[in-house]
Amino acid sequence: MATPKKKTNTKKKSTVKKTVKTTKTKAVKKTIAGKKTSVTVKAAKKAAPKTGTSKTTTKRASAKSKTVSTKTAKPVRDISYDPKAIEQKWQAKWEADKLYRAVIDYSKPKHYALTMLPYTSGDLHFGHWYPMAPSDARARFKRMNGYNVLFPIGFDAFGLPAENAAIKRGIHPKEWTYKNIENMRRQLKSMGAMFDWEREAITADPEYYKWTEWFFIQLYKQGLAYRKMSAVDWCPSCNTTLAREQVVGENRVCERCGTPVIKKNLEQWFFKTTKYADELLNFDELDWPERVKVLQTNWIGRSEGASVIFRTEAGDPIEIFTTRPDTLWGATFMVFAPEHPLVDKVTTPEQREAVEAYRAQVARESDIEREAVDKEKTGVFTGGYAINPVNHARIPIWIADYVLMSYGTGAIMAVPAHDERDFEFARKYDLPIVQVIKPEGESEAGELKAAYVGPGVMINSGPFDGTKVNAEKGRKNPGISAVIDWLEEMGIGKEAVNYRYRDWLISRQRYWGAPIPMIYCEKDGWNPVPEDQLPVLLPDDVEWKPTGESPLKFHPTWKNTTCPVCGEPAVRETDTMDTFMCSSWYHLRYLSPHYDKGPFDPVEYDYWMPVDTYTGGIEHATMHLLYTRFFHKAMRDAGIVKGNEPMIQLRNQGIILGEDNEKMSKSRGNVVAPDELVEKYGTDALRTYLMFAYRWEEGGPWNPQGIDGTARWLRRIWALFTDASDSPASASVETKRTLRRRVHQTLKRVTRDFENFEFNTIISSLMELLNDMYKAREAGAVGTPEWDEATEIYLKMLAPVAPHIAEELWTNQLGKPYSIHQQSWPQVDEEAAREDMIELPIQINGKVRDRITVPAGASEEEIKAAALASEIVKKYLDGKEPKKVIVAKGRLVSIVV
RNA sequence: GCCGAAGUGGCGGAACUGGCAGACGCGCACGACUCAAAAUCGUGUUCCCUCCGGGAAUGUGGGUUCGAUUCCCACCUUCGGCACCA
Repeated sequence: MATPKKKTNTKKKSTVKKTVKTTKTKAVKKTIAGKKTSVTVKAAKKAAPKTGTSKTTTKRASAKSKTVSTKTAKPVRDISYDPKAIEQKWQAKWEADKLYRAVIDYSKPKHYALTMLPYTSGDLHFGHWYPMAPSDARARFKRMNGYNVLFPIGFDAFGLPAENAAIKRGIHPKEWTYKNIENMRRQLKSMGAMFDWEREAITADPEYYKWTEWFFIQLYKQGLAYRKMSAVDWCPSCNTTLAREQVVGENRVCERCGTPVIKKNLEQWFFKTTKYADELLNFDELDWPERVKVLQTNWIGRSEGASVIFRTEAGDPIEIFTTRPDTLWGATFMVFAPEHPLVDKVTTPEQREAVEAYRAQVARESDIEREAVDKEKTGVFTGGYAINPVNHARIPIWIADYVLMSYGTGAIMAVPAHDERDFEFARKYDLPIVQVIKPEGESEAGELKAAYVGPGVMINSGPFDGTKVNAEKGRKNPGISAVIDWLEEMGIGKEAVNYRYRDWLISRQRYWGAPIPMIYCEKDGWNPVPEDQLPVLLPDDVEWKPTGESPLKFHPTWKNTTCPVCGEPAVRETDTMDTFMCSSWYHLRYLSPHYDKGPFDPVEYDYWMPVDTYTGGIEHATMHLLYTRFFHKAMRDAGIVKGNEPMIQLRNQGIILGEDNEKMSKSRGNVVAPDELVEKYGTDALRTYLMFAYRWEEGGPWNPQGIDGTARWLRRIWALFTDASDSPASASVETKRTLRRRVHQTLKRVTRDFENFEFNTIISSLMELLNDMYKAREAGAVGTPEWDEATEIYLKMLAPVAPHIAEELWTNQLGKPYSIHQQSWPQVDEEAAREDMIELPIQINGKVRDRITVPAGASEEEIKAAALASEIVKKYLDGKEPKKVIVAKGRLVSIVV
């Protein structure tokens, strides 16, 4: 570049340029070039001199003078940056060189960076780029920091969409899936990520699902897989059962297709996730977002209380769970769920007809109707009575739809005085209400207007009258604790914990999934397929039912086999596993995707596990992220894996919405196709834009114009590095010092932000530094050692975010040794980063009135003296002594007048 | 109803120890270059006033403090999750 522009960016107030206006320090005025003297427009406007400095530098005048100088400057112009060519070239070379192959290296610390594997729906969209590209940048950062980084990728390939496509278009799910994988692989490669493709795993490959089946058998052997008849959620559109986690929203719809689910009584396979409920509530070893921990905690829904045995008049025990054993003396009736097994037995002949009618009515109601909170409670008296074990009161037994068979024991003691639902019910059916907790300090209460649920003193409670009860739950509440002790002593109840969490229903009545490797024999019942016969392969020759019913069930021969125990003819389970089972262990298959002596090579396991950083969407908080933790703990207890947790650090990105601020979907037509953007702007621009435009954990609506900003930035980088500058190495000492300071300050910030997943500020710091480097170049910094250091550090910081342009400029422009991605992350030179002069604002009565510039090491006294010497301060003081002067070192001076 | 997160210019966002609010970028306006456009470069861009200067402002109202986007209290709004959970 022939003529450096004689201009200063007057807009910026960044630390490189300090325009100081006090009389005392007026001379201290710096730009990165160290020799600019013009009063800048903004400064003139903002902090206009009070000291008689000429006001002739008006906006117009200064703008004009700049205009003149611009004419002599050649604008930065570049046409040679061709992202497409550069990106394709380097991607091919990196692949040929196996630059991202991750192999065990005991001389280095390992870092397992994992990003959630994509489902093989056909197209890689923004939902994939947004988590993956920044995760890749961070993995690259870790690698440059000396870690041996594993950043694998694979495909979640089983599941319904493939089967639906098969039904709709007559393509075999396998064909549809593997065609999609091919396309997605190409798209993923266009991202330029450091994926180690030799570790790719596909969950629908027999060499993969063989081990998914094997894991099922291990769970079975551990007693954690069982078959049970129960009322399960069924999606009529997907034609399959669903796990409770897969039923979402207040309309209780299928997580995948949005169809309201119905209940069906079916015998299905479950995993005993509840066995680990307590351990899953422990997040001590995890660096996970608070949000996710709260979601999982609420999902598991632990409540502490007591289990108490009531009895029917015939002596049958009725177990109930209560969080308020302190209110046992106020139980004036009992309520059973209509499906409760004792209903038949306690119902009297006179009430039988009413009870049967009510049960029939409830059975007709959908779950949504039945569980609507605002619905008025209904119920029917059974005619039977129970005995309250604490006071031997004879209380009526009702059935009502507000008691659910699926929670607790399906029976409750009703304490209308201290439970809102029971109160409402008692009022409606005119049942007695007995108050047993009185708010402290109040006299004996009159008639209750509403249930009292606060703390107080126990009354009408026999031996416990006068006992104080606070608002705490469980044993933490001394009143409740005393009652529990007494219940245990009397042998009528005990401390108990109840969970909202349910066992994981894993049976799916579908074809495209890993077969459940179980065999049923009339004589020997259910037994696992012998492990040496795995995998149970899916048959290819199947016929699709338009109804969506599993073709496995109708296959003429597939299910026929022999019993592994007696050798007689037997049948296979025709259900397949929930695909969440496949994804519960994919991070283990990446370790050795072709290993055939087990699900993973233990040598690889010992080196790489656990996953150090896991990135993906928060929508999996109570599904995949909970399943995989359960899976790991169960396999730990089976002696197959080690440690308590599979993924130590978790970070969730937000969601990119469409331009219309709605979720991207084909039907809305607001889907942004990454392929087109890569074509138009290049991968580097797209990657950096995704990092720059949002707080990564928040996401937000897509702004089609925003990407121009990062594309422009990359072009400006290109221009700075490729324009031959003929300016001599003429920079002043101050310019060079300032350049180094800015480089090392930026490095410090960028390093910190990478560690913290704060990608947007990484890019903005790099943009700022580029602006400073342009100024330094104008001031003749090119050719100096400081400039060379700046360019080298700049490209190294750029390498993780924009790997292609960084490589091109590094290798071909600077002529440094290939590859930049194998270089070490630069070290911060703290001395260089240190400011030697700092500008301090002076506040008078809380408002900034002036600024002074002092040496960074100035003492409090010196700063105070300098501040009080300011003309402006003197004006405000008006000859008086300041009431108070506060010097916040390195921050500001605050004067109270 | 319960649990959680978030409210900052026209927009995305920054301010990481309680210390200069609005960095960086988008958009927009004006100017340069161009036959023209694009690209590029430059300047400006929170709001208000009497435009010299000053005032107000980080969802709202209070509080602590020399000083609050940051801490405390109350409330409002938006988003996410759970929801008759005994």
